Amino acid sequence: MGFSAKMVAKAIEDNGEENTDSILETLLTLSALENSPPKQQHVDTDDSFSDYEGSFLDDFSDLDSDYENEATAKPVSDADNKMTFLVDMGYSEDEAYAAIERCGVHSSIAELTDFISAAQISKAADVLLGDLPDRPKPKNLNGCSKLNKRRHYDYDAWKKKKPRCFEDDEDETIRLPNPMIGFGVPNELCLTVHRKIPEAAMGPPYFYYENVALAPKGVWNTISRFLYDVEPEFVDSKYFCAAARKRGYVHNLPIHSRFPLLPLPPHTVHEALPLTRKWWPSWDTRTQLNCLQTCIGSARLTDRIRKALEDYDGIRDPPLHVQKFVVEQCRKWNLVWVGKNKVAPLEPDEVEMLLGFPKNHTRGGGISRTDRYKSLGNSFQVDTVAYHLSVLKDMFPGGINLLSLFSGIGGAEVALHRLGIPLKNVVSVDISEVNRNIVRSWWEQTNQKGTLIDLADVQELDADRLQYYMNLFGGFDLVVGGSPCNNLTGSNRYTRDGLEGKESILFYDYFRILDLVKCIATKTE
DNA sequence: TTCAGTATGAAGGTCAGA
DNA sequence: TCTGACCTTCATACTGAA
Repeated sequence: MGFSAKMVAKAIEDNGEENTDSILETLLTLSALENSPPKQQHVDTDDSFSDYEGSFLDDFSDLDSDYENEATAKPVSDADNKMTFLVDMGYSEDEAYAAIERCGVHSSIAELTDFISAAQISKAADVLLGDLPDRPKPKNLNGCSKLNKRRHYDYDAWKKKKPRCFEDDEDETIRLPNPMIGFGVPNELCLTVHRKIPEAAMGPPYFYYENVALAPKGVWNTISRFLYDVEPEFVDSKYFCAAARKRGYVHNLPIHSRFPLLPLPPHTVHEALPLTRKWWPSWDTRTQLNCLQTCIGSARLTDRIRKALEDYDGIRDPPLHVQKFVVEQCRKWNLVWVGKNKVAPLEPDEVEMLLGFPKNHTRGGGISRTDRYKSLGNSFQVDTVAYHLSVLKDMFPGGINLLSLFSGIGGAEVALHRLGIPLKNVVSVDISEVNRNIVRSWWEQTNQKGTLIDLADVQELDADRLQYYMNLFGGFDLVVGGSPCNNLTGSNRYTRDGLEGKESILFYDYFRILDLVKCIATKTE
């Protein structure tokens, strides 16, 4: 492919012989740099590349001594370097500037290019939907609607705002609140919250995005920036049920006049699982469970715990080191006491109950026990989501048109149904056939009067298809989605790669689709 | 080949004490 | 304010039985 021997040697040294993908990526990047015009090459060689945290540029910041020498001669900012690099990749200066402004100067090149791609896709839809003549167009881009100010916030806002001069945004990292009660939860004292939603975020449609709160650093900054600078609301579902579930929600819903689902679910393990009370030792001080995940504790583990306790049967309490071991494992795997010296993982129907789903919601129809745990572990906590969505009840007394992305086992649908909000038309998208079957089955069992359309892949939802559904239904009132967290959650020991991870990168499809819906809605106003 | 069961840390937060 | 101990986490890869 025309790479120099030095370049190949450097790439192998940096990535190892086995990692062919990384080697190829490094070679392509190096090649792009080498083929840059002289002016840009000069800028690119600045050693401030080494400051690109998370950027693949790190890998070759010390590539060539010439680069290092030049670095001292001409100090250039990170932002300038990234601008130049993006321009070298073929993007316009406007696009590069907007991406850096919106994503932050410390965003990786991958994040910046994702942003630009998403914006380009959204602009392409404009072309399909009809261009309007009187709006200044960013260089190298096709038409952008002047009418559609909100939709093009990402490109327009940076022109209006006072330039931030690419200041260091390290201090702007979103912090998780303590207590994690968002803009308020039932029965918890909370100062009156006022929030101003950015103009670009205002509906229609309303949107509601969810993901794990404890994501790698910077992820929520990126999510918030893409979703029109709306401040995330971090809520732990332990304020709604007997199990913790720390999640971030970005939405443009009103936050006053919320109300909880009734009856209120039990808040402690003993209330939720009364049969465990009899066997629960005093030295296990848990009153609530940790996050309900996709895997459960093994039979071998519960057997080890039983044997460890049986060794001290004649004694009132086991020694402290045994207590510590047992409680540690119980916390880790959410084990509950089901007999003398006997702990066990939760049954799937118990998980359904804790998450606010109807009993047997995930049972039957060829679904294995393992799949039930997986689907449930990936779902919403219905009471929490319903509390946020409750403000829609008075707004849509005649029913709601819902676009549900990454809908899983239908947490949003169940929440709206339990709130008594009729589901007029629902387009539900989920890659898992198992999950689609669960939602379809629930839809039929609950005698829904509306229309359910289920799709497999969010990437199939293009402008044409969205336009078709919106014409058919008269638009969507609400766009809900919790994109995959696989690459964000701390439970993932192997591929916790952040928003650029194989699955979690689908967040950008949520943004793309939401932006398209806003665009089409504005056009048809 | 499929599928259920099992073993496998690290990142990033909280919190008490100096 | 800093430090260090402690706690929690929408999971993935491997193994063996069917």
